[in-house]
Amino acid sequence: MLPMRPELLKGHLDALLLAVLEPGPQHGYAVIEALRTGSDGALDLPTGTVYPALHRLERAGLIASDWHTVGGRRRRAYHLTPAGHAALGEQRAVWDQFSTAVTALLARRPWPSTA
Amino acid sequence: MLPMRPELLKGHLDALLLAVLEPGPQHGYAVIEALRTGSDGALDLPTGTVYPALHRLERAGLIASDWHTVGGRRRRAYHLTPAGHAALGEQRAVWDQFSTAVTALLARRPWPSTA
DNA sequence: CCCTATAGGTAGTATCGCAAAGTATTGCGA
DNA sequence: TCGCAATACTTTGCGATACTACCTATAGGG
Repeated sequence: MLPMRPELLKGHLDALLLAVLEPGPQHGYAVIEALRTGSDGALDLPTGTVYPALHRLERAGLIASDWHTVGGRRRRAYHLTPAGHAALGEQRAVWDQFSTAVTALLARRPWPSTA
Repeated sequence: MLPMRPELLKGHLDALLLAVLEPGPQHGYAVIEALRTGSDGALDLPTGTVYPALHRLERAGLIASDWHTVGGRRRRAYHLTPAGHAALGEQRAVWDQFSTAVTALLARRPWPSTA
């Protein structure tokens, strides 16, 4: 599996984080694992990417957090706010449109096909 | 059609430009139109995005250009180099992997589905 | 004569994912 | 018991790059 160029994520990370949190509250570390396993290993994001992104989403009011202590370890569990649910819906639509457009353009092959 | 957030393109623009140039030489302005029409209007990129990107690709040796004059207007026609063809192949693979991963993660719905 | 479309260009800004480093705790193995 | 891995969170600073805004120039239609 080729290492994915970093910049590819730009602008799509928020949608992924919201999607991971949609089924229920998760703490940061678990989010990272969910992204890795849910993408078959393709998205193995460093903590320096995910934690600041979660802070950003919280500042934006799309997620909220509560501190817990489990087995002596402090955990911060994030969950979607109503605004976050709404944003996720929009982001899915945006992704559909974007990925459809890119896929269509990349699929264009030299042979004139139907011409 | 919602205006697409700028950062979404990050890292994917090069692949799109290479794909547009694959069938044959195009000048910058035509590339912009190809992106717009080929994406059903979803990708309407400003010249300040496309021209510098083309310069970048040329510096990187993935495309090359020749100047022409057509009807009194100076045009710079770009075409893929062998390295550009190879890069396009890799970029398509990267896009497939990336879009598959993102689509899978965004498709996850709360309902347990097969559980 | 101006305005639009065509065709190209640059400078500066802002965003944001990442690398790197740090703090703590638990628990395992040597 | 000492050290190390895994768990869990945080922050600073950097680099890459798409965009805004602006500029030049020609052809052609109103």
